[in-house]
Amino acid sequence: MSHVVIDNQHGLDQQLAALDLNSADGQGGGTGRRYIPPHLRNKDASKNDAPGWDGGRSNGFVNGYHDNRTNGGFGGRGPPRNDRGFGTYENKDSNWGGGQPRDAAYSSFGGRTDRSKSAFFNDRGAGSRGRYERGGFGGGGGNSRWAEDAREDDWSKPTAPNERLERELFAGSNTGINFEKYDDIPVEATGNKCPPHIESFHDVEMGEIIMGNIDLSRYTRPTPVQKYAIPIIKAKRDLMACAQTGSGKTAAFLLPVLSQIYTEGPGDALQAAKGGGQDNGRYGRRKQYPISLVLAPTRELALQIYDEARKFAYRSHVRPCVVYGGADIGQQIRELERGCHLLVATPGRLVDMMERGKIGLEYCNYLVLDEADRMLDMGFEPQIRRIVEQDTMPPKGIRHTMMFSATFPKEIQILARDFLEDYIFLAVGRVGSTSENITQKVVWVEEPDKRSFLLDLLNATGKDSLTLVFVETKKGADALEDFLYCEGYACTSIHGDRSQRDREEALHQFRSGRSPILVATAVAARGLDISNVKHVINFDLPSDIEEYVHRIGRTGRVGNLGLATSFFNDKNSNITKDLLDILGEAKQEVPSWLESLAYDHQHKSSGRGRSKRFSGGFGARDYRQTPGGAANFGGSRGGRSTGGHGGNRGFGGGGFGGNFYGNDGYGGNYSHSGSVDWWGN
DNA sequence: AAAAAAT
Repeated sequence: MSHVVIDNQHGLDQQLAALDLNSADGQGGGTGRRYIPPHLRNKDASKNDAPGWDGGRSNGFVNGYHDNRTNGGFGGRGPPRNDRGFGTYENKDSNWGGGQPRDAAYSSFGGRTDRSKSAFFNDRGAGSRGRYERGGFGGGGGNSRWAEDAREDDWSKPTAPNERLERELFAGSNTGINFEKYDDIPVEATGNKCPPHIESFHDVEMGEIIMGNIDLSRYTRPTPVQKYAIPIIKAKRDLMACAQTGSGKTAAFLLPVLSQIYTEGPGDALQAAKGGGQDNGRYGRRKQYPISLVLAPTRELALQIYDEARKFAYRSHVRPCVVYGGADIGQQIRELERGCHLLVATPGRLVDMMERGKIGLEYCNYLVLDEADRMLDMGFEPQIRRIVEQDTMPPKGIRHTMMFSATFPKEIQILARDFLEDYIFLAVGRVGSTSENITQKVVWVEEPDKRSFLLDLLNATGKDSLTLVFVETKKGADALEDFLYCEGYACTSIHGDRSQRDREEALHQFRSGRSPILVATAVAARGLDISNVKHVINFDLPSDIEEYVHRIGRTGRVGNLGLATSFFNDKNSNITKDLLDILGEAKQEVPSWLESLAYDHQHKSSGRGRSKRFSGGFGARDYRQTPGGAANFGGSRGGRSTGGHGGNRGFGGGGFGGNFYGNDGYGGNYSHSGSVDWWGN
């Protein structure tokens, strides 16, 4: 984090080059900084004149950070990044992902440099069938299928390769997590006749297409959640999995679901889609009948799942689509009309599509609810029930349903009871906090000092590092972005008041390193997989520890080291104890002031935070205090015996013995968060 | 005293 001098030398050239560009577009490379509204920014990505080198801040910030003020420059974030020192990986081939940094870790990954070929595709498709087909792999990764359906009914055979598409799909961000680090994440499976877990992708038959794409994705071995979920889904069992994003759960359901679609073919959905006498919707256009539906809470997450789906649908007959709000619906409809077998959607837009007669769920045999708890938190339950229960979707027991959720509160238990049939329950240990990849720091910073502190942190951060700064409010995000921008940092922001286009652009700018600082609200906390985030800064701490865990989980991914710094002051007393627990679990250094604060907080009679929580039901935080209950399940990993009970396990019909809470390995992670409402709404 | 999501 402090290799500065030489890099800066290099950065300076780029800075100068960037300044030229700057003056060309009239935005001024000098000291005069004109205000440019957020949506017009980062077109040039190079506001690096005198970035915060004022040297005037000396807050005595130590805490393990180097005071590298000379590294103030986020110099030259111009597009072609070839200044990254990423180990053996050299971004020589510009086709490989527009400056997407590759982690050095890749090179240790079996030394596979020829990434564009898969041992699993023998490519006879191209040879024996000729090249007549699928000349135009559409942008959606799909095939122009309609002409070939008649003769192409074997969905288990790979279609012809397409080098350009292959590069596009597999060169970009890496979401594969294949690291031994994750092996000690505990997984517990419960339910009737649970299929045994696998240790390798080869332990279960997923077919040539899937194996080829696993190979192209450079997944070497399954993550813990994949080891368990894949055989369960392959065995056509319904699944309720408590797992955080970052555990590899997207692939955990996409791989087996797609594999089965390839094996079984389109079935009746094909005829329906061709309009075989079916209702074609009130607009008369071709209605689509997806075989699989994935629901996700946020637009960005939906997009991300879609991108994964495109990878695993490569060289198959399956055409993935995505629909979400905030984007042009006409274009989404046109995409749908080109064929849609796997649909990723946010609930509102999907309902809209259904009401327009664009989507029929009659043949939807696979239903996935991702981040189910979050969807309920966001008030999507009516839409979800509308989609699943009040339309044409096959009933439970016929369709195959998988639910994923970070927590397992009562509302989710009820949803599971209503949507799932004889399901397997999977509890996967928390990734973020148990990961010792992430160094967690908590520093006391008074509100007015936060900005200056932030600049110190940014200045101490390597210039190739991506830094994600979380704030609590949308207004706060705008204000902080403006501030950083005026201080000369290349930054952008993402929050719910920005247009969808801007959100996606911001994410892109950040991912690509053009804007190495992203100021974000909770919208970016969960699910987003941005590789190479080196530093997460909680400029404002959240009031909810789950949110904290999600946020810091944005760094330290794919086996990299990450740093999470949180600004703490009086306003954050509500999170004191939980934060302390998390730090303890992850074997992090705990500041003594935090410890004594937690002690004070707990021993204050009728502490207000506590009573509030109790009024909200059993909270995640309360599992140690709540009385009575079922026995713990499994062993306590950390050896700490809490003996607590999270309560609210009363989901009907499940009857799994044991308690998923109050166990160190699961640290109350699955317990009912009680929808504690700090805002009094 | 909040964020997110269909228009």
